[in-house]
Amino acid sequence: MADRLQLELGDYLPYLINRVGAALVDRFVAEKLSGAGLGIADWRVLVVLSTRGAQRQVDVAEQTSIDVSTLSRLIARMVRNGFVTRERAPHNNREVLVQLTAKGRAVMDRLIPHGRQLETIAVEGLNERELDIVRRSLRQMYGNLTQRPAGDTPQGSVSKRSARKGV
Amino acid sequence: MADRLQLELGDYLPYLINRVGAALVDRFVAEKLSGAGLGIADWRVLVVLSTRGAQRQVDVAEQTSIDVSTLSRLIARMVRNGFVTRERAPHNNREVLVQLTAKGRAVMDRLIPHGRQLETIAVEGLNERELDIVRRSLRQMYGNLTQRPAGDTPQGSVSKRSARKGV
DNA sequence: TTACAACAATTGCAAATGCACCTATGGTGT
DNA sequence: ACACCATAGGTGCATTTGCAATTGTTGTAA
Repeated sequence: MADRLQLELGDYLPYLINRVGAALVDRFVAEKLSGAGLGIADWRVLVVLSTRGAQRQVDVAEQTSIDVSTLSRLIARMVRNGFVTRERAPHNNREVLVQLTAKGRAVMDRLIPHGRQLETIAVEGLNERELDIVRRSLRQMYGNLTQRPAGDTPQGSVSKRSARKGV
Repeated sequence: MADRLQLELGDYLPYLINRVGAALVDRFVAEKLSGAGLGIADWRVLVVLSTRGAQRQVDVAEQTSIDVSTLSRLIARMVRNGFVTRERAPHNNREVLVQLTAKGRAVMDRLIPHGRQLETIAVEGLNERELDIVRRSLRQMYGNLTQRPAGDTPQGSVSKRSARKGV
């Protein structure tokens, strides 16, 4: 009888994270991406490519939590729209490397400062020490959550499995 | 020339939040919800109802970041499956009050402890002080992000506009 | 009271999503 | 060399999604 079977939403981290994530997406889509003809998924793909360079689709999928089949079609559209290229990897004929075009790079050069600015708006009122704790805590949480629950894949391979929905 | 036009993903809060959110959803869906025949959206609706009692659909939509039209269909399915009831509000014939059935309550009594446990797993390695800062920071961020950007709706109405995608 | 605006919920419809399956290539062990 | 499994990517198809109406209701101002 100790514990009321409720969740205090204002304290429940999954809820808080979902809300902040949704608010971030809402604002960025409404204020910046729509105008550029992009969706949030496009933005995430472009960020990964612009920050980490050419990638295989499967790796982009892993880093964005977008399903590989969805991503396949998404990249096809982005190729049609001229933001990225998709070409077979040298010396490996089943992999495909996706990378930014000049146009994609240009769009990101314009959008990234806005992305930074959104973060700045979001963290207004927090000091550096708190911000640092938040960042480190989120990284730690991600690690905790992506650890094998018990005896899952006994052998090697650090991660690989992931993404069901886009949260 | 000062700023390289990139985002350090490991430090970029929107990215971190998206990743942690996705990881939380992945695990909870895979480990608990699938088995109960529920999706993440059902869970979010049930949490809101079980924590805050009977609600209008529009308010549930606001609190879950689910679009009202999507929610309308979602609730219809949940009614068919016996988790909630939907009945017109007394003295107001255009509103509908959604609330848990005994079955819905029972499912939540079983799931909520798992929801708590997931949070516990996620925050392993963080101390109370850090946890407190993370919670307060997220609440603050949500507030910062949902403030009117400038001169948006000069008159009344605190919020109302929201949710585009489900993040 | 009679218009008219705001609001809550629903529905039509096209687009997006994700699972299951398929194809093609690469790697491994015998 | 061969069979075999794992991997990367793409497709078919049913379901889900969300925007734009549409319907019905309430509130309010002339």
